[in-house]
Amino acid sequence: MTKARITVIDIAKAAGVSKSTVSLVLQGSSLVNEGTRSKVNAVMRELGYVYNRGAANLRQASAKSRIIGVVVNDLTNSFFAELAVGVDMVVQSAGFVQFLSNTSESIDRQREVVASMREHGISGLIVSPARATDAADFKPLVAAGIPVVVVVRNLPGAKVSSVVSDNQAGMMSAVKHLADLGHKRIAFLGGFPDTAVFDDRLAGYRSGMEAAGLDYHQELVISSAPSRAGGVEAIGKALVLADKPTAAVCFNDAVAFGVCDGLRARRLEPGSDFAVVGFDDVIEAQAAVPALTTVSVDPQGIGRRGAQLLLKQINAGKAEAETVTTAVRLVVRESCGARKSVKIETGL
Amino acid sequence: MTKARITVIDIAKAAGVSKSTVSLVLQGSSLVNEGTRSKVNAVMRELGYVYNRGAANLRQASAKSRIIGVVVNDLTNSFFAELAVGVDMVVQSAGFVQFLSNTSESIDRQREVVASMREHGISGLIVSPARATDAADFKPLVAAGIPVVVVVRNLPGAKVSSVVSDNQAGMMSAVKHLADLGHKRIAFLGGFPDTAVFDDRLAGYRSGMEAAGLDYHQELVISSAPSRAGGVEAIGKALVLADKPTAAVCFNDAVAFGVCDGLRARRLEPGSDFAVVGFDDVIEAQAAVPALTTVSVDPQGIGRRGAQLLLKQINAGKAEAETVTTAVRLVVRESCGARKSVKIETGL
DNA sequence: TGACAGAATTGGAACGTTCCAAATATTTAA
DNA sequence: TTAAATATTTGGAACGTTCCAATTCTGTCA
Repeated sequence: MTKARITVIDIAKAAGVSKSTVSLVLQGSSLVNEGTRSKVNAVMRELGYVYNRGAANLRQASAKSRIIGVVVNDLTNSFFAELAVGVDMVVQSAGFVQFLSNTSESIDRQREVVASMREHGISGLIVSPARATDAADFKPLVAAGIPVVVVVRNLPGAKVSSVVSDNQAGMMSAVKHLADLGHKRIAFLGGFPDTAVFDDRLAGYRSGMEAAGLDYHQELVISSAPSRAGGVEAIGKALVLADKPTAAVCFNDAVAFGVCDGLRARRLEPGSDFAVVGFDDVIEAQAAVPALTTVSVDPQGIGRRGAQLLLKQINAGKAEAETVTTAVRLVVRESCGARKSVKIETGL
Repeated sequence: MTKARITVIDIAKAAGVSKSTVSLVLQGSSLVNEGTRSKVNAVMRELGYVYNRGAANLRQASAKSRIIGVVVNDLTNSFFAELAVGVDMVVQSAGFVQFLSNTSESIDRQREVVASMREHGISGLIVSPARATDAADFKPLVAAGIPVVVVVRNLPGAKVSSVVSDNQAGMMSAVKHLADLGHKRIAFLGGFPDTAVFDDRLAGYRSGMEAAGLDYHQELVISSAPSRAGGVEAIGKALVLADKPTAAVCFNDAVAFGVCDGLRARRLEPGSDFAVVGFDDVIEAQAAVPALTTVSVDPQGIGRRGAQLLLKQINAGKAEAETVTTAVRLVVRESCGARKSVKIETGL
């Protein structure tokens, strides 16, 4: 319909002021007279003016673009969807807008999207790095003064801020719970040993065993893909051991589901015949049968926390690398054998 | 570290050419000599040049910003997360980047984020509109030549393109399936009557009943919130009818789960005592007990389709409003009583 | 009345790119 | 060898904003 774009010059002309004044109004400056301000605003509304942030960014520092980039490795996983929602909440109410991209664990894709975001002048970046991401990958960003916050998986060696859940404490409480139920041989199943998260959770497992006065046996730690299939595989290996475990803490919920599948395939009922504890508390954990006992990590909270941290750094202008670990809590359901009642949860 | 930003002028200087030439290289123009091109590229790499899209957009039409906006009403719902992933896939491989925002069904928030996206110069918008969105809300966008594609929920009256699933056919097949199993009194439960999706699904229900030679009874259509709680409420009303239904098609899976809850609370087992069919095939549908028979809609496909349609319009420069409905298929599981075997699904 | 302070406004020069028309280099054809 | 044709390169003028320094208005006070 309307041919040309309406610019601040058009507004200035129509309102009978200079473009500088219009700009001042746009920025909410206190220098401009109240009467002028309202007239300009009226004209803007009337003409349907839309602010051109691109042009503004050209003059201002990129810190003012009010775009923050978010890259996650798997948005189909509700864990990350929740995380993105958390980020969106705080980012949105601070008047920022988020670029959201999905890497599907592809490190190349990650590089691409980060480069693309940079071209668009993001003010900051929140990233859950794809596996095997090089700590140096974000060097150029921080060198250019763009704050980076790593979430969920930390990147040892990179001097960027991070928000991770307390993997160690979570695993410890899971082990303690199983030990309290009388289990002596508790396995640690699933996960790739080349990730920081794995290390943390494993460390928690070891401390938990020690705290409970149980021996640590190398053969009870069985790594595998952190997926449902990986869980099936891991429990398979665990059950051919000479001295079989009677319970397992799993790298994450997906593995735990796989472990349950594997148990059933061998006519063992998860919960009564073998105790299983997951990690993450994904949305399906509650509805599964048996409902999964797991360590709840509140991804939305991580997202919010990460966004807050990032905004703080953007506003501060300088980015001190800072690490925050968010609390987790064990949610006892049925798969550990502690409760057998099936209660119907209604409502949302 | 590096003080100033590297611009095409710096590159030009260092490569001994003019900025115009550098610009040509940037755009991959065939006008520039091969030798020059590679030298310029080398210098760019060496100096760590990053393209400033904002500046470029200032000169070019906004259609070239290569940003597409995506707004969904509930990203926590895996349905929409999948949808976003579908969009991201095609958008990313076309060299675009996506703004993703969540409205939580708030119409104000939706207005805000759309305005914000517009200020950032998006080339197009994909939106799953919040409930009660006014068809006129996107008028300014299309007037400004920005293509808009509405997904999942259509917006009757708005002259924009849309990608919706074939709600009517899906509901028809659900009803047919129940009728084939011998059910005569089939209820339609849940959903708000003020939405286009509700109308479509209800229409499908009526046609399905008619096609099966069954009478349509007003009292068997019970609307409620499209949530689990709404499902509990709806089945409650259905079971106090003088002539009770023996089966129900539900507005969506959430309602269906609620219906199952409500049945159990009355000591009725979904599947054997009362047949329940959902709609959407959310991720939990498969893992639930009993596994939910439902109409599968492939949200990722809708996302992909919507993105393709949008890109087509962006490239064409002109946006013909076009409606595409994507196929759905009935997935028979256990909640309809057709199968009773519990099979263990392993792997992914 | 004039001088002065403060409030409000304003014209240009940036910002980093693309585009245009024009200039220059290189080939080809005669 | 030169004109014409083709291939390559190039200065400026945009684009829509913000910022700076400077200007014009208001009063106020002596």
